[in-house]
Amino acid sequence: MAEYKHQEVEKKWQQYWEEQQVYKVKNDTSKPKYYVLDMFPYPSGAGLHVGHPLGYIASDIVSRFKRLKGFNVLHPMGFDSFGLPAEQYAIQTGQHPAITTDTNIKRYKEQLTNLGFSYDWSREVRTSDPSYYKWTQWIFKQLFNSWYNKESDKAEHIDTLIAVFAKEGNANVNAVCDEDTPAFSAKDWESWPEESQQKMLLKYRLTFIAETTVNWCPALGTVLSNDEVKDGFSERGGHPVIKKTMPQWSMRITAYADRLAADLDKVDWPEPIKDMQRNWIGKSFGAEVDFKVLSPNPFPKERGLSEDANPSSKESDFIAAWKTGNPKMAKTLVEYARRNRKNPTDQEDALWQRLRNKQIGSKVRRQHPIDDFIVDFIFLKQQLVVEVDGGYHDSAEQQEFDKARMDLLNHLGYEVMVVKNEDVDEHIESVINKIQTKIDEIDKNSPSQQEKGPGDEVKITVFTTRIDTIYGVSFMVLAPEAEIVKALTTPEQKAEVEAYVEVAKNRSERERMSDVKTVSGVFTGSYVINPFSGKKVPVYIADYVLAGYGTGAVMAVPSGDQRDFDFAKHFDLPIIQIIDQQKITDTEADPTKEGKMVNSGMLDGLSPLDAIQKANEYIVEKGIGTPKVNYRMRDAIFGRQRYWGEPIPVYFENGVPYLLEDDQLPLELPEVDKYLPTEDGEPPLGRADDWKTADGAPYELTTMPGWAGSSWYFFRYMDPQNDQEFASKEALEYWQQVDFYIGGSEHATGHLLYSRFWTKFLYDMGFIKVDEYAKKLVNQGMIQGVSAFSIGLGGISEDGLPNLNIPTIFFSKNPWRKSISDGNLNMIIPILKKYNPEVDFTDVKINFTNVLANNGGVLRHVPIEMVSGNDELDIEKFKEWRKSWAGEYEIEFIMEEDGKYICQRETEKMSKSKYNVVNPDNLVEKYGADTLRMYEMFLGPIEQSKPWNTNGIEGVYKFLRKFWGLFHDKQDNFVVSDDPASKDELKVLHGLLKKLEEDVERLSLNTSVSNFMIAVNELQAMKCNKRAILEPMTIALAPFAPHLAEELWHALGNDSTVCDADFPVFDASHLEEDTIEYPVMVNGKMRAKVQLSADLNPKEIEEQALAHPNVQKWTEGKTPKKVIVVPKKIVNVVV
RNA sequence: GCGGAUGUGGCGAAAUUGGUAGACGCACUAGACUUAGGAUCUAGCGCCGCGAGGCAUGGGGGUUCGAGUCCCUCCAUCCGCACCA
Repeated sequence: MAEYKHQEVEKKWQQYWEEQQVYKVKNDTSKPKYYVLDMFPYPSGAGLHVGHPLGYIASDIVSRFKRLKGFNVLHPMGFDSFGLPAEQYAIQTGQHPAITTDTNIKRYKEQLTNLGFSYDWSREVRTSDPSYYKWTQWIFKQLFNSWYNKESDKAEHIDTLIAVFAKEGNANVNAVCDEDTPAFSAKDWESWPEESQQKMLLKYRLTFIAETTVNWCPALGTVLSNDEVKDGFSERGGHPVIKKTMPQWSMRITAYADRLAADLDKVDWPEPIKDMQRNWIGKSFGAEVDFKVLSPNPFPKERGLSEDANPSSKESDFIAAWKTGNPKMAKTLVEYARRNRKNPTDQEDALWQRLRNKQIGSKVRRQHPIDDFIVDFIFLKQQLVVEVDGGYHDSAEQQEFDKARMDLLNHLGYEVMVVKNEDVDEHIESVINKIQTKIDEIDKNSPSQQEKGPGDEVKITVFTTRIDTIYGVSFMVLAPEAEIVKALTTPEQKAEVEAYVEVAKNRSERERMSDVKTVSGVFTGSYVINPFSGKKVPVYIADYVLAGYGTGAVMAVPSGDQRDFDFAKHFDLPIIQIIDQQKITDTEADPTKEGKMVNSGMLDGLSPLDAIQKANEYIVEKGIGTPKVNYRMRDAIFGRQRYWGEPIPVYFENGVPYLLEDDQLPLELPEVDKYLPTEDGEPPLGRADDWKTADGAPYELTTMPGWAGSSWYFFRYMDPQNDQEFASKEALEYWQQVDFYIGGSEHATGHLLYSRFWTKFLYDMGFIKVDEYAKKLVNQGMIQGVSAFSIGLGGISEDGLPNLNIPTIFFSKNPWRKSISDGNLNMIIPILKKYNPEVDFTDVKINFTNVLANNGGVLRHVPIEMVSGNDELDIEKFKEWRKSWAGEYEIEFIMEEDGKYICQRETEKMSKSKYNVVNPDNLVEKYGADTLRMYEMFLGPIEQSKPWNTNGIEGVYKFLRKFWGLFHDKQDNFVVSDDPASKDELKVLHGLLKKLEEDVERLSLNTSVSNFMIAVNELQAMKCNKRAILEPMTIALAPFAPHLAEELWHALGNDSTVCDADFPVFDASHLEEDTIEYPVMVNGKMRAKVQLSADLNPKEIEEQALAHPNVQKWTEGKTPKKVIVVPKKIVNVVV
């Protein structure tokens, strides 16, 4: 057999490709373009394992195939080189992450090159390269400078918003913005100082900084976005994650929720990915409905000042006007208020001067009566009281009085802030700031824009998707975190509620999740009125209601919702059937939408769907609610308290963020002494000296998350060296978007969603022409590792406990099983005796299960390279390894009957620590890159996950050698004939071409490989060595086995690379058959085969088929009831 | 709980629109050539049965002349989301 020397051949052509720059891509407009993209890897220290190239091989085949078909193919590669592992490594070793990253990239490139990929390395991008992240920062700037206009349904420059504000305030602005955005007029806008204006704009910008509840990972010292948290643990590293409120950079991805969901219809992506994204966005249609709060004032009027004997009407009116004071005490209150105003303390006066006239954007009153009291300052709209603590509140009596007063105020719905005199004297700025923050926070949490005093009705708004079931409401549940809870809680319930809220706050995500089954909650003591039925229903708090979804309040309908049902059962609340077809059991609610409404007042008799419509009309008409679309998706947290990421191009002045100018970009990562947080808990960038502008304004300390750089890299490849734009107009115009994208499905709700978001944004702003970046997406499956285990007992003494005087005994698979099942010691006693000749082991019993449990870790991973395909362990290598690794030198084995040691196997993720990583380098060396490429494709459908198994690789290797053999004689001389090809040979070639085109088109690359094998087997049988057949086949094989094809291509006398050949044209005429073999079925079972001429008509086919002896036999001579003839396919005879 | 995917020989898998189930490869068996074989070639290889033949695509049911493929139902495994009102 001819010999194909893959090592020589592959090196030779890899060198040639590099020298000739065969894979360099021009932005050439004469050819049609085709853009093939792999998800770029994070260059980890472990290098590539055989699972990584699966997708790369597939995309390389597609790229090369398209190139042969005459396309100008862009097939780039780069590195997502910012990320946690390099930083963790840096923390441990002090090694700069850039150095680690660089080393790893070198290794990756080498491995990729060895596999013969056709990447244009001149277009390589690295997200951690300043010339790249300059443009990531630039895009950040664009987002900061934009707002989302719901009217035009796209992002617009912030200047257009400022213009509107200056002209007419925000009354007519329909934008995606913070929930707490207050209404203001043009006059307000103009009167505000710069900082206030900037703060207002932050509520609209697409990237913004705001007080947010975040996923905080203490172990990593950073926040994480929702997609980086899995089951309450960080995706990277698996550390616990808790909820925490802190100011954070965020991206307003929710602005695009609707378009991100809708445009999934435009792309050819796997349905599971689309479903995951839809699910993540979580659009639901429903309604918000207001429930009025019924809350009798439970406080007896016995404290504070005494009631007036005779209030004058003037004073009463004055008090009544504010709706806050007790009218019966009008005279006294007014008197006190006046007196206090005339004689303010220095501190009160100082504060008043800073707060009056809406200086902090909200109106304030001083010395204001509330019930029986006078408070120092009050923001009526926010119901925030500010008390200046004068220092005379020290006596026990006074303290009790203060507490009662605080309770009353709280109960009436006021929040009280106490300010110390010293604070006002010493740092009034920070006091003002605190008040401002509080006001902003309250504004955010109460969407209502009207001024409302406690005299106004207090209401709770709920979100529901089943407003039809509103007559079935028997209680209401609030999230424990809801602001209004404090105000609703009656004194009797106060202790219980506070305890519950406290517990809820401190529970980690993980605890909360693992405890889904337990029903818990507390009654607040308050009631609300069902706006439809007028019924009074109790208000509870419970942690099954999430503060972050909808309004954080739920109208509970136990008959239709299982959680409400469980809650009702637990607290013995009524369960009201509201649909006639509802089947409610002792343990289950029925959420059906089938049937007619019952017990539902005005909705009775309607179907639930009609009832929803009618109820929606009703709430709008009555002004008690509005239909509403809700999304599950939240804005994406964008800052990370880490070092190894893109710096955010922002500096601060007076606490307000400002962007750096374009010519200041890139803002490069500073050097730091350590990659840890500072002593005050600030991010690592806080360690950098001079991390501020030339004017001394401090830069932002957090960096961008991993997904920032990967959200737009596919555009950079189009024009990677451009330092004027992220990519030129021409390049963007020519390459448009990715035609074929391949990568893992694990990025479904991360990278794949964020990229779509940024693409849509760049589209809105006119920078690009497409609003989806990848036309077609394919998910390659994961290749798992198959781990091998040895089972060792680490020295067992006579009582079954570990004894270090005795060597570790390793059990082969079957003896171990047997030992466990019968507790049989026979096998180890000889060994034990060998080391302890004086001990008599006859009566010793060992419970193997106990030994396993007590002597944990006896099941040990064995490096898979020491284990053969039939699970047999190489004892010598193993001993050596154990010795170097564990320092053991006494090892005993208990073997199978045939003297072999057989390992246990298990499929797991490939990882270094499991010793199950299969390195492609070894396989490339042994079999060649072409073999590995084709074998990986041959394993099965590309999108399927499967455990790696090297066993079949010989088959593919054999195939390549057979193909080589067609060109060579026994002495390995190149012998190709120029004789014309025979009909049969042409049939083989064109049969292959046809299948190849179909298979590559639908990415069925495993069957492509099969088809090559079939063709080569047939040609070998024909002893075909004709150029007319072999040359086209060489071209067709080039995408799969580029090295071998290149070698043969040149041997055939061609000078240029096979990559520039034309793909052979398929000619159907070679496949036409004169005769067709018809399978003949009798009653659906195959009974005979008939060779028939291809041009017979159905009638003739039927006659011929029936005449066949086997058919005669099976029909037993009866006349067939029916004969089905499918021309060119099959005949079926029914008897 | 919700959503999705998958289930075919000893193993990886084919069967694109309903038309000969198991292509191709691995492993295995026998043989040939060989000093040798972890090279190469030939033949065999779903299960039961000596055979004729029967049974077989997770289980059960249905539609059809004909079902791995379509419909219903149940089971198992994997993935994603998970108190989303």
